[in-house]
Amino acid sequence: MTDSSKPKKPQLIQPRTLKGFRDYLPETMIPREQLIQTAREVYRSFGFGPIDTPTLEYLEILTGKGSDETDRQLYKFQDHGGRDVGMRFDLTVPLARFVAQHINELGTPFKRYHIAPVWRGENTQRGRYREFMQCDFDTIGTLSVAADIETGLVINALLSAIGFERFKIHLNNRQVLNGLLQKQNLEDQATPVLRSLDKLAKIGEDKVVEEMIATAGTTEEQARSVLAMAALQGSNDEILAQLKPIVAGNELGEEGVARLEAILNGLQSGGVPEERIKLDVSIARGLDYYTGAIFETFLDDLPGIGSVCSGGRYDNLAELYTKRQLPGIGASLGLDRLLAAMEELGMLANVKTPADVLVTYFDKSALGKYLEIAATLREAGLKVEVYPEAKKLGQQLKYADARGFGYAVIAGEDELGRDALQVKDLGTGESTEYPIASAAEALSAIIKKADQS
RNA sequence: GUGGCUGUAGCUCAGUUGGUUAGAGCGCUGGAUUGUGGUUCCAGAGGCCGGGGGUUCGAAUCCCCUUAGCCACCCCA
Repeated sequence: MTDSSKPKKPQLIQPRTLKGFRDYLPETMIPREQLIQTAREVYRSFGFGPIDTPTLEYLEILTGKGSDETDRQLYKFQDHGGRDVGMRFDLTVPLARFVAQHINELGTPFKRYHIAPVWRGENTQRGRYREFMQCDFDTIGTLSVAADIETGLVINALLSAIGFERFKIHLNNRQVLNGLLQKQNLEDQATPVLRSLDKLAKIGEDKVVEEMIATAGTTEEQARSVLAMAALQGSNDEILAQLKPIVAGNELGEEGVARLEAILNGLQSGGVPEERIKLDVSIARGLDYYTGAIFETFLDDLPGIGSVCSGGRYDNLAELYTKRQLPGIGASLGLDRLLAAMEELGMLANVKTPADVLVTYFDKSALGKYLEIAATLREAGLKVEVYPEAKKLGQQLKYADARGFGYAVIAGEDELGRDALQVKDLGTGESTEYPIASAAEALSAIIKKADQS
């Protein structure tokens, strides 16, 4: 064989996605959109309003605080006008800029939710991508404990609406931690101390002590006293009772404990079952900017997946952009984690179509009739697909089955001849014949009933 | 960013001490006497063995580089 006899293959471009970026097929997108829709409805039911901000911000907005870590993870470049820009890496920094810019139009308290993708150029790991969705809700401009309570209520409502019953919202207050640190004269080393403390569950007590001594320069005694508090066990009331003497004499700590008590009472009044709330003095969250209440939420059936909804209170959201003091509190739903959990717990139906009903294209000469039937069904609120080819009925049903349709409408010459159609329940295999005129009503009643159960 | 493991069909994986035309299951497409899916049977399509370089008469197999994924660390505003 000579080279010249070979037909030249056209040079194909390998279809691929960037590292850390994903395509979503309908079967993953359907539960994803559903989850987002649920979150949206819950946020709205508490009066949070939707906002959006640009993907790109001036680099200086994003790097404001400017740690090396930020720099490493940030996607940044120069736009065509030579401006230094970056892609948002979370929704909190854009929110800070947003409220600083618009607070006079918005007024306080300002409650918003923001569901949007963010980008971080960090190394990928399971469940960690370079492009991912955040679902934040925050209340800006009030210090009231009512806002702290509401954050817990929203978390409870969110998880309930998604379909979870067994979960625990872990609650803590940075004021308590900071109060203790003040008593121990460790307030200047708060960040490294808390960062170490946050690893307690992961690396164990002795390692944490070691790390505190090494990175925060504490004495062993100081480290042990911090840990002793974090190790408090018992019911929420018992922990509160134990905390009181520990922070006694320190204003910040006392206030923190009082606030925790108020939050617990408020959550109870708001209807959160007691077993879903757990006072957990050990959670600190590695984040510097939290100053008050802290929330983390774990699924009882899948604790290993980590917190699926976390947040807390911060003193001054927008200090980099405005002189106005804007305290706030909020939390963020871990969309990807939740979906992974739901998948693992078998909570997701394996469906590749959003439609309820497939109208089969059976009698080749009756396309108009099928389109008419489909239109009527849609008018009754159903999601309906008409099969586009007059293939064998068996193949069309196979298609309907593979995609996860619940029902198929079958109408050949016989049925159409008597102005009827057959509705086949693809779950049970049973068929029922209805007059065309009343089929829409009957089907939508059936589907509504099936959705509820 | 550091270290370890892995890349063979759309997916999950076989593939002998290096040896002819690289296989299976699932999935996909079509068929099994003209109106009924999920089970079964038959057939078909689909692979530069992740990419590049090297060793060799000969490489999916051995070596180097690169890229992607997984795991751990770091970090997580």
